[in-house]
Formats: sequence, C-alpha cells, structure tokens
Amino acid sequence: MTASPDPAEPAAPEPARPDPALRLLWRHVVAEDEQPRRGPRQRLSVDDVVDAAIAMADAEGLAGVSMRGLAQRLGLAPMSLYTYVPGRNELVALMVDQVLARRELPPLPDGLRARLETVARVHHAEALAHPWLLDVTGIRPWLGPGAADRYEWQLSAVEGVGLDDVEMDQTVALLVGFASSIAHAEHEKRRAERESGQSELAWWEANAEELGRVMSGREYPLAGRVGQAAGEAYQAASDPARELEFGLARIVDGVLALLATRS
Amino acid sequence: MTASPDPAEPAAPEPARPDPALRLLWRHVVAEDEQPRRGPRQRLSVDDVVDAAIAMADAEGLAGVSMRGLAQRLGLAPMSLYTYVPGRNELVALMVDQVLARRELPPLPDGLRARLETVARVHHAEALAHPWLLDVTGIRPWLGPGAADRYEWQLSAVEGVGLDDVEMDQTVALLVGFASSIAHAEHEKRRAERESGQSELAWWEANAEELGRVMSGREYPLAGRVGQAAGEAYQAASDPARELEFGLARIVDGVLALLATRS
DNA sequence: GCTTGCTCCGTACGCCGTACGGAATATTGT
DNA sequence: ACAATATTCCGTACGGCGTACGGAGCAAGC
Repeated sequence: MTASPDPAEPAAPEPARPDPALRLLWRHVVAEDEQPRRGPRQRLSVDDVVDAAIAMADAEGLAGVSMRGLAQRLGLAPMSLYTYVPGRNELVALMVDQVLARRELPPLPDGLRARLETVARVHHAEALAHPWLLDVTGIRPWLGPGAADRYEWQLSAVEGVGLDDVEMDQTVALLVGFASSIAHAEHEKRRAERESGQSELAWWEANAEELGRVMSGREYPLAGRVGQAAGEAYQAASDPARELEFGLARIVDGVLALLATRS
Repeated sequence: MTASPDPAEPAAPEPARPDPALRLLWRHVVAEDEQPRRGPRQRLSVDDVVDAAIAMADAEGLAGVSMRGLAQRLGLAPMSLYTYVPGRNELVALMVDQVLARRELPPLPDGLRARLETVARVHHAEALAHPWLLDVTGIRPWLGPGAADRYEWQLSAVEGVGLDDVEMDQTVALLVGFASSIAHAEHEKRRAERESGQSELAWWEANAEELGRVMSGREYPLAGRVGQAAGEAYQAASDPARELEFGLARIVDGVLALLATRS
C-alpha cells in the first residue's frame, strides 16, 4: 500500500478546481469565452434570476426569497433554477454583489472627516435600502466585482492621510461595521413595529402596567432615569438616526486623534 | 345597529392584556403567586427547556434549535413544548435573557477608558461564547430581567463622567454595537472555515489562479496593496481580534475627546 | 445520424413551525 | 363523594422549505 492516490479517482492531480460560484460572480467581466452551448437556450439569464431575487428580498426579506417562490415569479419550475445557479447560498452571494455593483459610488469630498463619514453613510444607506443585506451569512469567502470595487473605493477614502496599510483596512472595517450595526438596529425597530402592528410606543403603553408590576422589587435607578430621558428625546425606545450621528462623530474624532499624534 | 361592542365579546373593556411572554421572562422575579394548577404536574420546568435550548444553540447554532430536536432532547413529544413556551420566538427571547442574566458582571475598573473598554469586552466575550446571540431577531420589544440588569450595569459605567442622559444611552449603544459587529465578523470567519473544511488561507490559495484570471482587466491598486499587507499581517483575510483593539481605541478616544471639550 | 451535454421539470425525501383535537390527570365547586 | 373544569401530553396533519434524482426533449459535435 503506497501513498498513491485513490485509484477510483484517476491520476489527475486535481489542481484544486476553482469554486464555480467565482466564475458566476465575475460573469460580466470574464464574459465571452462563450462557445455556443448544447441543448435548448436558457429562457432567462442569470441576471434575470438575480434581479428578481433582489426584488423579492427588498419586498419580503431574505427569508421571503424561496427557490419555489422565485421560480414561480420567473415562470419556471423550481428545479429549473438550479441550471442558473448552483444553490440558494450562491444565489445570495450573487444578489449581494449585484447590489454592491449597481450603486454608483459618490465622489469623495475633500477633508478627511467628510470622507470617513461618506464611507459610513454610503454603507448605511445601502443597508437601509436593502435590509436583507444584514441577514446574509455564509457567503464568505466568495468575492465578486461589486465587493472588490467597493473595497477599492473605501480604501481610496483613507489613502494618503497618514495611516499605514493595515490601519487603512481596519479603519474601513470600523466604519463599515459601525454603519451595519446602526442599520441593524433600525431594521429591528421597523420589524418590531411591522410585526406587532403597533408602534413601539403603543406596545410600551399597553405593557407598562405589567412591566411595572413585574419589575417591582428590583431597582433600576439609572435605567429608569436614562431610559425615560432617552424615550422622551427619541419618542421611541431607540433612535438609530441619532445613534448614527453620535457614533460617527465619536469614531471620526477617534481616527483624527490618532493622526493628530503623528503630525 | 349602534356602535356598541360586539355582543359575542362581553362588556369587558379588554384592558390591553399584557404580553404573556413578559410574565415568562420575569418568572423568577414575580415567581410565586402560585396556586397549585390543575391537571398533571409538568415533568420539566421552563428553565429546563430554556437551558437545553441554549446548550443546543451553543453546539449547533440558532437554526439547530428546532422544536422537534429540543423536544427529543428533553424526552417530550414536540407539541408538548408548547405547554412550556408559546412558540419558538418566545423561546429565543427566554434564551437570550437567560444568557444575559447568568453572566456575572465584573466590577467596573477605575478610569473611564477602562470602564468603556470593559463594557465592550464583556459584550464581545458573550457574543463569542454564544454566537447565536447575533442571529437573534424579532424579539423586540420583549424586555427581561437579564437585559434590564445588563443595561443598568452598562449605564453605571458611564454615569457621572460628564455625559447627559441621552449621551449615556448613545455611548452604551455605540460600544455594544461595535462589539457586536466585531463578534459578527469573527463568527463569519469561523463559519467559513468550518463549512468549507479548509482554512481561509487555503481557500485563497486554491482560488488565487482563477481570481487572478478573472480580475485581470480591472485595476485594484489600493485593494491589492492593502489586501496583501493586511493578509500578511493577519495571516488571514481578516483579523477580528485586531479590529477589536483598533476600533475600541478609536471609539474610546472619540468619547474622551468629547468630554475633553467640556472641561 | 448517433452521441453528448444541456435545459426544463415532476416527483420525492427529510426537514421546519405549529393548529387542532383527544385522552389522561389533578384541582375546584357542589 | 362526585361532577365540572383546567391542564399536560401527544398523534396527526398542513403547508412551507432546499434540493437529490432521473427522465424527456433539444441543439451542437463527431
């Protein structure tokens, strides 16, 4: 018994065949090494499928994008989708990259503060327009042209300001992560209102008595005081728009402070 | 036909009955208004159910907690779970609050910088220990004792440092949101490695050739340079632990800078 | 013209949350 | 003591999900 490869698998050294999802992601760039394919032409294009899926996700959330529902919307049988896309996960990756690719990236303003804010605000706006982006998991490490272009643009916002390469990456990650967390909070707030059919405030009123009864015997001096002040200021239990402004100001101040120590 | 209430529904003005999930969340606090209940005793307690669900979620993720699987683990028929808990969503809310309640909150150190860091690190550690916490959605606005105690503790870290009430709330939200986004990145990184069976680095190597082919014709000067520098520094495509340190330093600096303008 | 590879699709499997109703059981009201 | 009632536990069933598998028909390559 040598260590030779399994004879059932022919001698081909299996040069780590590339992930098929990668070709799909970059389909518009690689494009046309197309020799005509056998069999019936596809009635639709991958873009048709992805666009329909994005529209469904915008309307119904990521969980609302089912292979069955999507197929019906496209006039296909469910299993026919699998000739366009290997599976649902890959479809989601394509949706994400399509969204990233479509957005026209605004020119970066002058001034580091404004540039950093722009990076965060663009991401925040995108996550608000497509809340399902925040629910996406499991598409790492698939990297498409939309994500690549976006990263390049984000880095250009912090190029030449005095950060080293690693710090540039970390700064972008910090801004994007923060914008995501704000959008996440906003999305959760909206979901709560939508699903309960009543506003947050109404729920608190309806349950204030029970909450008071139940919390008696515990002391929440700070939470009571701060919660009330925040509630009055927000007219809600939270106000993600204000959290964005507050947090962004602090983060940008922090980055500027780092650079200030160097000049 | 007057506007009188539906006679099928007796005159009771329906005083907005409290959410049953609230009583369940606060079951240990309200506790014993217990008159003995009719029918067979419950074989288990709500805590048994919630603890088993937490154990399942720790091992298999939130999606791995199915009512069927949980019931089997507890020796019950699936539908019997619904005598303990109104539904899966409520169960998840109980799991979250149980986790929050269990963690012993460390004493807050001296010095604002260390206090702010502690708030973020506690949340980060918790999200790492229970990655499914980040997948929880739709449990707003249910508020349990664990969440209330936690909020009180977080506020105590920023009490009396010169922030007004609304700023206290926003500062805590900023720290917690940031810690969540770091933990989210870390969790995604681990998931990618687990599900692909190979390390991130191995995937990039296996697909480097295809990526190079596919990205030719596009220019990514910054992404190429920074990505390489970061990759070498991290020995991976990302390094959430470093992102935590970098981002936390910037955020704390930003908060301190805000306070510095006031003294 | 035969073979091959492709598209499209019907069926089926094993999951999911949970609505519904019935049998057994323990307390409550008489 | 006995009937009424409330509660637990559970079997069955419904409508959803992703997708494996195999077959039918079509277009290109030999």
